[in-house]
Order: sequence, then structure tokens, then C-alpha cells
Amino acid sequence: MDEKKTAMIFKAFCDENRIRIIKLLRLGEKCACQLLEEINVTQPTLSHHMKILCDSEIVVGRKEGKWTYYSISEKGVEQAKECLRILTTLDVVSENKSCCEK
Amino acid sequence: MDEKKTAMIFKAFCDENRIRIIKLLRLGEKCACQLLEEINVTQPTLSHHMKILCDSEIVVGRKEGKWTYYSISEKGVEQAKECLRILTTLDVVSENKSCCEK
DNA sequence: AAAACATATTGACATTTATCTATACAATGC
DNA sequence: GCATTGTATAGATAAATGTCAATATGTTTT
Repeated sequence: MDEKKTAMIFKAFCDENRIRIIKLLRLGEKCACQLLEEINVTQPTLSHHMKILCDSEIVVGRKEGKWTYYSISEKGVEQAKECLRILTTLDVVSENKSCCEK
Repeated sequence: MDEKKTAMIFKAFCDENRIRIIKLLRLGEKCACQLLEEINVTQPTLSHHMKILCDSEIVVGRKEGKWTYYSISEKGVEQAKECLRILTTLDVVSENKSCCEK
């Protein structure tokens, strides 16, 4: 996975309000109006955060009439976990030249 | 874990150059000068990114003489994984009132 | 001690981001 | 059709962030 995509995924978890939103979605699908009641931001700001969360694919939105329902995407979460796993697993196969020997 | 700490952890993965640095560290411990050769930024910029990576606890630095060696922290990585797991696991116990019924 | 070297810090600057108000868009209900 | 309601977009602004040049700090070498 390229660096741009990786950064995009983890942007979901880089803002305190987005983390609060994700925590609320752990409880199940919620519509924007319900999130708005619990997060202390204006409606356009919430909308902005929901866009970033959806772009990261951690959250998915579902339109139904005039409401939009958001929930945590299992697929997106698995992608993030896999991405984190790969990024942080030591690569013991590739050689690694030591440097700066005294 | 509070939102501030969580955001701090995942900031490590929110910048393309930091992701490149982490990928390099997958190959093993490297000193700053070696990272500098491979990442296209100036020395102060690298130093800035290393600070953020260390603050996130994903990376640890070790001073030896005039060199600083950086490596991926297994402990920090486990913390990040656990944090991600908790954040994204559905909470089926808590009740969740539905909203916006038609 | 002075020079050389590796890294960190400071200060400036441009870009990005989070936030708000105002407005647009889309669906529902009258 | 028109008012109401839920959400998105546009535009403005302040704060945060990534970057660099210059400089400071600390270590090693001569």
C-alpha cells in the first residue's frame, strides 16, 4: 500500500473529535443528527469529519430518505489493521547494512 | 485510553514521510544519518519527524556517542494495535437507542 | 583546545486542517 | 408548490503542521 493511502486511513484516528465519533459508532449505526447531539461541534464541522472518516473507509455512510446513517466498516477496519501490521512487522529477510560503525 | 493519547499514537502514520521512515525501520535499527540519506528532507525536518515518531512511542531512539539509533518499539506497536482493536470493536453490550425513525 | 561531525532547536514561512457562518441541495410533509 | 428538515458545500479564518536555513548543543578526533 502506498504512503498516501496509508496516511489517509490513519487520519481517521488523528483528531480527538473523530476518535469520539468512532467511539460512538462502536455502539452501532447512528445517524448524523444523533452524532451531532453528542459531539460538541456545529453541523458543517461534523459533516467535514464524517467525510474524512468515510474517505479513510473506517466508516461507511448509508443514505435513507433525508437521513444519513453511519457505521464502522468491518472491511475498512480489517484493512487498517492489516496495514498497521505490515507497517510494523520487522522484515528479517531483507539484508540491513549497519552504519556509523565506530 | 483518552482521545488525546490515541490521536498522538496515530499521528505517527499520518504523514507520508513518517510512513517511509517506519518502512525503513522495518529493516532494523538505523541511525539518523542513514535515514537522512534515504528520505528526501533536510536534517532538521527529519529530526522533527523522529520526535513525533518517538512521542507516539512507535519508535524509540538510543543515543550512542554522537549518533542516535532509531528502531521500531515492539511495545509501542502493541499499544497501537490494542488501541486500534478497542476503538474499532463493536460494543454489543451497551444498549443503543435507534434514532430518526420514520 | 580547536576542528569536525551528528543531531537538536529556533525562527520563519507556506500549506493544511479544524472550525464557524451562510447558503445550497435534497427529501418529506402540508 | 411551499415550508420544513437533515445534510453537504462554499467561503472565511485561526490554529496546527511540514518544511527549510541558521544556529546551538554535544561528542569525537586531531
